[in-house]
Amino acid sequence: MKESKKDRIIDAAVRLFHTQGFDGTSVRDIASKANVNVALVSYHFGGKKGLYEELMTQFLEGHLQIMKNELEKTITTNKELVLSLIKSLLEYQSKNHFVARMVHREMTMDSVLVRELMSTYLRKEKHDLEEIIRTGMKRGEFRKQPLDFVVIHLRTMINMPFQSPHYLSELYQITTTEPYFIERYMKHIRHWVDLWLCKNQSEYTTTTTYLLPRSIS
Amino acid sequence: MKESKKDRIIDAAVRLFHTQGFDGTSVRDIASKANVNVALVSYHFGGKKGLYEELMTQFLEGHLQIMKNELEKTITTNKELVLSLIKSLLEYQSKNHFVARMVHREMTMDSVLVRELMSTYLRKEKHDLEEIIRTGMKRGEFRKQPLDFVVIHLRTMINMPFQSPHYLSELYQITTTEPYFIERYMKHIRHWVDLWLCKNQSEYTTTTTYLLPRSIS
Amino acid sequence: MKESKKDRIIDAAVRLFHTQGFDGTSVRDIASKANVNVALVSYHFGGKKGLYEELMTQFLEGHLQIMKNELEKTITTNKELVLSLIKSLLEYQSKNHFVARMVHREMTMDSVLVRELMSTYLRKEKHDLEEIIRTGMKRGEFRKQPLDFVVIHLRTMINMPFQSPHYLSELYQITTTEPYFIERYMKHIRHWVDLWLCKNQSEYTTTTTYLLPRSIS
Amino acid sequence: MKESKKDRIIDAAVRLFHTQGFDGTSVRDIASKANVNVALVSYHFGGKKGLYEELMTQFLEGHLQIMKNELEKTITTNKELVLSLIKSLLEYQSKNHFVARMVHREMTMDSVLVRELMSTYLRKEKHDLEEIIRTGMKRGEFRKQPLDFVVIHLRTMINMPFQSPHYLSELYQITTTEPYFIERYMKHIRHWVDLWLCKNQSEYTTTTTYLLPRSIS
DNA sequence: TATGAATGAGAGTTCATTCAT
DNA sequence: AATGAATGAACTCTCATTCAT
Repeated sequence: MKESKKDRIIDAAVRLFHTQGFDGTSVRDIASKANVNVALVSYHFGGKKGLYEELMTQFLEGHLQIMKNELEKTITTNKELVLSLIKSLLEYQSKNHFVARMVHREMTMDSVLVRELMSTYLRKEKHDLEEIIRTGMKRGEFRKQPLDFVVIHLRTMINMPFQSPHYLSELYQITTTEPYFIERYMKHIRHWVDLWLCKNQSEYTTTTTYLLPRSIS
Repeated sequence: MKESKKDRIIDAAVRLFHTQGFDGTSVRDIASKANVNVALVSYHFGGKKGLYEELMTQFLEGHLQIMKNELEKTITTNKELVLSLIKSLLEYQSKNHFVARMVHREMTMDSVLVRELMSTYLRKEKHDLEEIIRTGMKRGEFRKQPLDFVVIHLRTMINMPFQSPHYLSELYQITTTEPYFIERYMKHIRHWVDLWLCKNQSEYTTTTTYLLPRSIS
Repeated sequence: MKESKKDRIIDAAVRLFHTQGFDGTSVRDIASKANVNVALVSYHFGGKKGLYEELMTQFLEGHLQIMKNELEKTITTNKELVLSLIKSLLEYQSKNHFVARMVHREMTMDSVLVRELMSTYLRKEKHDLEEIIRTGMKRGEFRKQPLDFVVIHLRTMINMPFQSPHYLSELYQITTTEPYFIERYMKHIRHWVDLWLCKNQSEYTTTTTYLLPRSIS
Repeated sequence: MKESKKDRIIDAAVRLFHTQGFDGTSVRDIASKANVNVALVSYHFGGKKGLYEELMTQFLEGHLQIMKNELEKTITTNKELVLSLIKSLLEYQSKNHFVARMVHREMTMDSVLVRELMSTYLRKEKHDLEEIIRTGMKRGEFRKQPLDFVVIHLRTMINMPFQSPHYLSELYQITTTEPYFIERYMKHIRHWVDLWLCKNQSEYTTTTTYLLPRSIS
């Protein structure tokens, strides 16, 4: 069975929004890339804005769902919980990296939509992250630190690869979509969690200054 | 002496680009906010795009200049150098936070302009950052770690407040422009440098979980 | 059935281009004369230039078609062929005199478009005209003369009424569109062909110095 | 002494108007080609239109002056008069071929300016031409023919090279400005005058079918 | 005489959306 | 569900001209 026209629109839109932004993408661009009639966008999604918002909310709902699933796991330590959560969120964003990038960029705008999404989705995310950290501190697993910057730092670590993928690929030839990227990045994350969140001393087991040989040249 | 019309255009443009993005801002918006004739934008800057690029390159050149100045300082340790550099870059971005945000957002786009700016400015920045870290490692000041992710992490720490200012203000009521923000953030940075870059153990002196009382509520 | 909006645009454009030239005619002029929305010009013709070129090529293709039809006729003498060809081309231009004038004027410009049309259409026309004249000379029907200027002269005779219609109407009250104009002009042409192309001596049968009495005043 | 700025403007304008037409040429084009300030056009000529009209009237006044001079010559025959007149007008147009072309094209427009120039200059020209022909007919030098088309034909012969120079150069490699063009064209004209205007039989002395060997290929 | 800044008008084109089919 | 035609609004940019200097 062929992909439905509605899906074709979504695929085209995701790619174009991700590359050129919302205002930089025209409905005709989308329609012609999806090889469908222009009017179909309005028909199926109630307009360009509706399509855009649908993409955003779908992504953010999936994001929250991931967090919910992780939090419901029975886990031994909060450190394990954090690491598992980070990994899952990285994988989710990697799988939907076009939309991820689109969402991260949109979140830097000052619009009604953004404020709504902030309240609806990111407030919940923030709450969950705080809860994990706070509990870890109480249990003595995590170092006592000001909660706000810790959460922000944590969130930054999770999103960074998808917020600046162009920087990574252009200057370091790191593509966030290649199979082993998450594995590599998790190594860095694990180290960071050990040193920064927890009280433990930890060292990289490898002695190379670059993880990837080719980047050395 | 009154502000020239050219400057008025720049001021208006910075604010509008920062809020709505390039494509979301019309030349008429800028002209009417600056209270000048629409045609003046084309006259002085050769069009909307020319104005935009001028803002970007001016900012990035200032950015590189800051780095150059810092690197020429005679400093005792590389740790001091890194901290001083971070502080200066934070102050620079804070002073030009509208443009900073604009630049960071643009850098997530896939455009010819971005690739040019990457090669021209960010490559230089990357080179300098790598040099500092590498030297610090050689001297035994910094922990041996893969260079690529360390630099990226460092850069992320420097830019984060201006890359996601909306998140900070909306969810944590942290405004990056308030007088004491840099001081607060530098506390976090210093701690991070101690633990993460250097081998030292270091603890926050305060025991509060939030730096800012009002954020607790 | 009413005239389609596309056709209304064409009609309006032909009249306006003919009167004011390409650059002197605005898309809004055309649209308002055709009583359609401005955007329709871009929609149907891909812009003002596209509309213009379509008009030109349509006319020139018709022109070539006329010549092709004439050349395929079985004719007794080359003189008959020339006369029949001239008459058909005059009638074609008379029927499309607005476009004809537009094309003749455009052909005096130095543009890429003109050079393309020259190579594509006029080169073919030139070849056919040369062929007719050359064959007539070989057969002894036509006087031996330098081919280049003869062809140019012939072509000038065919186009003159539509290249300077304003001069004719303003100074001689001759309108190229009135029913009997071609008949009158062909009388002149026939005489010219006899004397100039062929070796025959020929006299006007009429003794009046003006063909049209009213022009005498 | 260097060329004055006013003259530089005229030179630039002539070239640009000739190439792109009035509406296709902007004041900024002219100013930048002449390497002067834009405002100078308005200052010296009272605007673009004023400059244009000055060029036109200057040319047409020179044209009339040529005719006046020729008519005042004491000449033996009207045939000699016609030939001398044609030659002088060809030389005048050749010397000012940019303006000539500009004027011929403008004369195909429907504008107030054109109607004014028609009444002012071309009416006089028409009158003179008619006078010459009519007198020649009375004297029995010229064949009796309808006066209107004869004058129109004569005028067409005089202007043709400058009305369709692009056709000549593009398809026949004939440049109207090359030194011997007028000589060559006058040969054609003389033949035409003999056969067409006068009653004489006349043959080309040369037997080549092309005047210019290179055009044969 | 000459200029750079500035302007209002209008240029061509693209926009997202609507509607009859 | 899908489409081509059509629209009004808005877009960026260029236009010829003016004006203070």
